[in-house]
Amino acid sequence: MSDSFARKLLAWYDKNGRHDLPWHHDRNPYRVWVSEIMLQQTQVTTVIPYFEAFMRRFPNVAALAEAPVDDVLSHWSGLGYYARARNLHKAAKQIVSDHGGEFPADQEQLESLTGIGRSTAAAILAQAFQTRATILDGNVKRVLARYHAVPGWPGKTSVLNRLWKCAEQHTPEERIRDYTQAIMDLGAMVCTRSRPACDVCPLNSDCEAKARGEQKLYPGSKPKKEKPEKTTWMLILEDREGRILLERRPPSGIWGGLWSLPELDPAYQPEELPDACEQAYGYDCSQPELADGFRHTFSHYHLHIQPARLNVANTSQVADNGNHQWVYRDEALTLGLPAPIRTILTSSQSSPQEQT
DNA sequence: CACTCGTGGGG
DNA sequence: TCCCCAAGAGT
Repeated sequence: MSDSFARKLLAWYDKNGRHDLPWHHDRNPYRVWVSEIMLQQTQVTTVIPYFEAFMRRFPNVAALAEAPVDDVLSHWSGLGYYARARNLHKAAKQIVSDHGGEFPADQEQLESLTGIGRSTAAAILAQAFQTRATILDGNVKRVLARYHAVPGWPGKTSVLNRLWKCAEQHTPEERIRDYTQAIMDLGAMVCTRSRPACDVCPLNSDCEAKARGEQKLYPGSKPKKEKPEKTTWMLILEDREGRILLERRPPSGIWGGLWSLPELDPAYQPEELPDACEQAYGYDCSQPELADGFRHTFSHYHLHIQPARLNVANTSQVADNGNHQWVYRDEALTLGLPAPIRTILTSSQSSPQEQT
């Protein structure tokens, strides 16, 4: 069956699509894979410089598998969702050990690799192997929800399953690589979340939402929930030379695997800082100098971060548990420090830098 | 299934 | 300032 959906889409793509993104050149499975992981929940313009630096440092699967995980994490610093970096590294080792260093050209085997799900596996198949497979990312969800007027929030399983069926029905037999790129480009450039450019859309004559004048209703919006307010203490431990003590965070959870300021258990009440600090780190901190706290909004909660500046006389007091390390302030800025922590460090300096 | 992970951009 | 959300996947 010659679905006019794919035909019209491809004709539009040939003239108007994005053909010059960094991962479009030298399109091998490794480059497609890394780009797909980086692009998960992350915008193209953010990814581009990270992708290029990552490829210079880890040009192929073997290089990635051999590298220390810290090296991988530092190249991810600032991108967010750091589990992606740990999973990427783990999967590289799996590919070397279980697949002889070559990507499997098979949906099921790809999905068995850590960090590769249904949509990413399909993207690798379509773009690197030119094998028919169906993707469903945020762009495709939006295009299809409008085209077929699929009601409901795509985060809900029933809605998601409907969209997967739509996506599979439209997937053509020919030009699968171009089609996969085309439907994402349409979502990113024409069928945008706000103010879609329906007048230049190649599918506008068949779009159900457009026919009803209800583009704004699709896709259905997420049910809103109240974000809880959390409070935590982050300690700026400083020695006489101005070095700051950083702590390696556990591999899971927020900023997993990155170096950050030591954080007190959020269960401690702010009023109890000195006691809590002494329990956690075993030294006197009865007279901390408190900097101004600030509030940072995360996806699912608000976090009130309260920094406490402490001068530490003897570094061995706190650096002996294997999870702590002294680094210079300048080095700290180049490690895996996420935005709120960078803010704390820079705001504690006399000359703010690295702020744009 | 609901929840978690992050950072930057747009309305 | 505050909200939603973006080339999703793991738990």
